[in-house]
Amino acid sequence: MPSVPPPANTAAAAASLGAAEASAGPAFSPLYRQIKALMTASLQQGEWRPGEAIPSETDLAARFKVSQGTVRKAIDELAADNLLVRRQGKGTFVATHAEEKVQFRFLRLMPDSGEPGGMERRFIDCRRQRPPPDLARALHLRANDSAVRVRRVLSFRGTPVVLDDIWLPAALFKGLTAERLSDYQGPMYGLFESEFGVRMIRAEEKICAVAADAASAALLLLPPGAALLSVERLSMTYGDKPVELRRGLYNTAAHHYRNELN
Amino acid sequence: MPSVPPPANTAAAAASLGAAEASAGPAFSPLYRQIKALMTASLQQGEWRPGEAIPSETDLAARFKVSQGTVRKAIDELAADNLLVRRQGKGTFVATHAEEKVQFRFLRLMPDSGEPGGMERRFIDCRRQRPPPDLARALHLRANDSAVRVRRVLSFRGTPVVLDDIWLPAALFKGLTAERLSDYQGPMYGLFESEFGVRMIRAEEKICAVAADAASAALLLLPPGAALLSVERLSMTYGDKPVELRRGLYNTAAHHYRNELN
DNA sequence: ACGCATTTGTTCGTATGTATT
DNA sequence: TAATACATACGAACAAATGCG
Repeated sequence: MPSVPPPANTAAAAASLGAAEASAGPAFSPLYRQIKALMTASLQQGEWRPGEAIPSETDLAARFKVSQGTVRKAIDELAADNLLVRRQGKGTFVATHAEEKVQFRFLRLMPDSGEPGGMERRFIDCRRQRPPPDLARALHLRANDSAVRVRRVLSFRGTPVVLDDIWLPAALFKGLTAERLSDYQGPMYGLFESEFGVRMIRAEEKICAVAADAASAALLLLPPGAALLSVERLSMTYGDKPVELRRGLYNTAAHHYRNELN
Repeated sequence: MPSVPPPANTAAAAASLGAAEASAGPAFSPLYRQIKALMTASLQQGEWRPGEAIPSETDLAARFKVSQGTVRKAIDELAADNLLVRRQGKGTFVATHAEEKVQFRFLRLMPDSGEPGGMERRFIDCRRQRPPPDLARALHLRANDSAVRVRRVLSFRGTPVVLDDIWLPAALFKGLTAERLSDYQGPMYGLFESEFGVRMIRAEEKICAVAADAASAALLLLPPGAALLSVERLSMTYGDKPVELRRGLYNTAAHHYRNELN
């Protein structure tokens, strides 16, 4: 009978690490979740950049002094959170908004018939501006912080469909100009990610039906009072820190907002 | 050197089961996914009923002749799909729409301020009716199949907010009456599940902004032409079979449709 | 074209921890 | 307290996909 190998040693490590439960903390965190937190920190600090491959599971296991299976479970959750993308035989990669597939995650407006297809962008303006109090609060800005306001129209085959009014903390987006926005090909979040190091992780949307005011109606080539979809989006980066507040007005005459309930 | 124990035997089982790849099938399915399919069948056939506990992981492993870890991975995915709910120390249970927490999954309308709170229901009518061609097609109904049409108003503190127009395949909902709907306390999907054995698994929604027509405006106590949110929902049961088409008109003056983008 | 190394994916087994009854 | 069930953690082996020489 082969001598049974001694029991795993890492239970002790889990206990000691998990023992940061003294005060009113989250009590206890399993080892794989602690590894997940360490890896999230590496992502946040830019040790692993969008699009790049992270170290292999074996390497990470050695680095963190845990088994490969524990690293695997941490990566599983990060992949479920859309922070990482696994590719069999190639490695695990940091998710990026520059990819084709990822765009549908934040782009929910679909034509009633036909393929999603890209829309033409036209930037109306992009300027530094003091945000109204409610916006400042939503973005966790302090009294004197200013914001960058971007307004744009998206058109589908020549017809304007979306009017976006986007507010960003100026401190994070220094040097953002209409020209830079126009020059960049690809999704805006790709630009934010590569040029400003701000990665959108998650967002919450509040959707209402509203009547178009005169200004919006003019930009969307609609009669004033037309029914529009109002989509207010608060986007968060690592640590659930809000970094974008966007108010979109959608003409849903030939498009709809698509949602999946699971 | 201890003699290494022989390799696991179940790889062979996986290969033989997975060998159902002869024709143009999905080629290959890992063992845990085959187990998942078997378990889904047990759910669909009613062997395990909503709210009940399924057998323990150990029992299932014995039943399917696989390791406990493989069963666990199958359950993990079924739990991620919201078909099962795990409860440590108690067991794994079949998800049910009768539970408190589950309701928020299909109920996305929130008051702009205050708690979600329940709304009062009033059923306008419930009758057997021939569906228009487009509805029939969406519900996969044949030429002569009829449908049950339910219309209702949901009110929040006395103010009507939602006007629902719901179409169901008559064959699946024999004996559904306005009285039965009124008598049942709790969510409608709970009634469908317990009384008709139809469990909603997943849904797709298309959201638009529309102007209220005269009839809808009257029921929602609004002026004609008011902007309303139109939410068209197609709900699916096991096997992605469509079993409900619902058109809702929401007054978003004091409410909004909430969505999370992950 | 073939094989090899690397990396993730699957499966098993075992031991131990935590929660519930 | 004991029994049961899910949760965590380790290790080992093989499969499948990829890329390189």
